[in-house]
Amino acid sequence: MTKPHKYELGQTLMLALSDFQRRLDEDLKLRGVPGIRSRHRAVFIHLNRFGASRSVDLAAAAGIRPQSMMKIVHELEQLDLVTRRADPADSRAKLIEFTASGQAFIEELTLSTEAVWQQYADLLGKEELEKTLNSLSKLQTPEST
Amino acid sequence: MTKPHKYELGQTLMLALSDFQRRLDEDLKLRGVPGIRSRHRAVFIHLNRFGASRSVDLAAAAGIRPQSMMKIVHELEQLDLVTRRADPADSRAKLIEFTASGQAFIEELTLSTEAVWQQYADLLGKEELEKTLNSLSKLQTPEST
DNA sequence: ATAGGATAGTCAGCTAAACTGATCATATCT
DNA sequence: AGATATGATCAGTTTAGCTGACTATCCTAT
Repeated sequence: MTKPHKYELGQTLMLALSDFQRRLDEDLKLRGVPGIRSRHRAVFIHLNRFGASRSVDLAAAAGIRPQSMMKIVHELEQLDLVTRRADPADSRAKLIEFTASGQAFIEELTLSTEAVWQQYADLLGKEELEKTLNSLSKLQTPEST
Repeated sequence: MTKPHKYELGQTLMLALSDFQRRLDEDLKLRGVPGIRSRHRAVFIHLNRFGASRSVDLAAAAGIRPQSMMKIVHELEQLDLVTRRADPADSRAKLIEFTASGQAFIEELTLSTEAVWQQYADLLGKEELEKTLNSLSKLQTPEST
């Protein structure tokens, strides 16, 4: 792709994301990991980092509504990748956490993500890739929380 | 947002894109520009850069299927933002181009995109933003075309 | 202590944005 | 001329999010 114009900001972001999805799917497929829909991954990343979480927090982390997150969690539950249990600290809430097979899956996912990371590092160099991702993460509108 | 880990590559891209969409929508709304759905914008960017194009090329540029692009073009046609005419060079094909009001719209869109660009430049500095976008554009898997 | 508002989860229905598969006309290549 | 490829298009499906409404629980201020 040629150097992006200012007004192609959105285009650039959109294409970068879809390129990533394509590469990740390809690597997962290559390694024979059973497919999972892209949005489901966001849950995994957060659970992996923070452990058992309430769905409202998962939603906030993924930037979607709690209702949307609930649907995802339901699906993951049916695939036996996560379970829900009562939150001892708040009886309204439920804590979502990995099952054993969810645990195994996140490890595969992490491997594939790192593989794509490496592909990108080969294209840009490790330094530049890290800098790019770091800059992107700084763009986010600060949370109201 | 805290510094992203390697395995949060996808998350980082996803959040950056949705932040952009939110900011752009907000700016358009602020300036009273009638809404248009986010995916429609991709068409505009390409048409603006290359002029009259076949829908198959628009699809490729946006990274989606021709059938999906067709739907978008239909909608834009009904909104009187683009028209289609026969391609003199290929009687299977049709060329898509802006109407006068499409032209006016793309100008508003460009202004808003530049406004978001400026917001980002304020956060990162012009140099770093440009470098980030340039790096992102280099990640794309080379086209088979 | 209790009434009122905020928060967590959930159900239901809707919309947007992509997908696959199939058809038809025209181009292009051998 | 016949086979194959390409461009547009129709129809149906899937994915991923949304809004609105409701219940249960928690917290806070009177």
